[in-house]
Amino acid sequence: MPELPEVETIKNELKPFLINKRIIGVKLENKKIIGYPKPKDFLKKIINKKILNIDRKGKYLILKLSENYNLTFHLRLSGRLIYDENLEDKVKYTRIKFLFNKGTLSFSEPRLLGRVYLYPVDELPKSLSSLNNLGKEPLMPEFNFQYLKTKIKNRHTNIKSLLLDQKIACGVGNIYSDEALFCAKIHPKRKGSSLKDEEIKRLVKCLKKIIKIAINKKGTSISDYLRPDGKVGSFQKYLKVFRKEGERCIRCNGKIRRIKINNRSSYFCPNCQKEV
DNA sequence: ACAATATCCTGCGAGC
DNA sequence: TGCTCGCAGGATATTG
Repeated sequence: MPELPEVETIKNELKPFLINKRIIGVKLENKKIIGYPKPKDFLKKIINKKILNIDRKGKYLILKLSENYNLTFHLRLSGRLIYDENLEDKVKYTRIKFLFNKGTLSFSEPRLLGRVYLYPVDELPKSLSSLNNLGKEPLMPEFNFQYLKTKIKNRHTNIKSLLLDQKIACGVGNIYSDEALFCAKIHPKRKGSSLKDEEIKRLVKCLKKIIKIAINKKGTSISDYLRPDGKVGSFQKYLKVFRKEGERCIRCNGKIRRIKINNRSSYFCPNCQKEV
């Protein structure tokens, strides 16, 4: 599932191919993929816009277009953006395809939960209002002990869910929250308010460390994620707990467990990460 | 404001 | 081989 390191990789690797390309055509295969505006308007307004730059905000990828428009993608669980310099029609589950003078960009999304949005930069659609309410990203200097403590100290919810909250740890998803909690030796079910200062400090450090390495390794290709050229990332080689139920903990040889927290899988070592 | 739960969506792997 | 069943999970809506 694409989280911050995956979307960052996609941004970095698409950039050299997309900058200054003009969108001369669009092939819409499934209307559901368009989050805003209505498909008809989307197709009309996108034509002849030029890609000037690419940004990332949390898990959102934002193409800065000419005439002050943004083309924003969210890949959700299984979305992929594949760039092809030739014009071959080989990307499976392509829901929308952008055509340039040379090359194409395919938005593939088997589960159809991902979305693409087109809007003037100063007219953010309601369906994207969350873009204005994102918290700090782990790699920002402002993401420090004080910041995280303020966000979680009065929260009765478990720390795993708090880490997945984009208003708290923007860009973090299921993989990196589990890995960070393991690194910091914190049980995923611990209440936010129960964390000691030292634990919050460790968690901040671990999040920064893991996200940084994951970006260097070009993301985690464990389920659907691929880079824009179709290659895999390599952080899956460095996972310590995620999707390792029943395997041995590298720190204490304990048996890694999987539990459900708010209906999502959470992997941890019961011996290193105590609940009390 | 917070917390817990339901919903979206379809491919895929497990089990028989 | 072919069928059914339930899982995967980010963000948002809904309910309490």
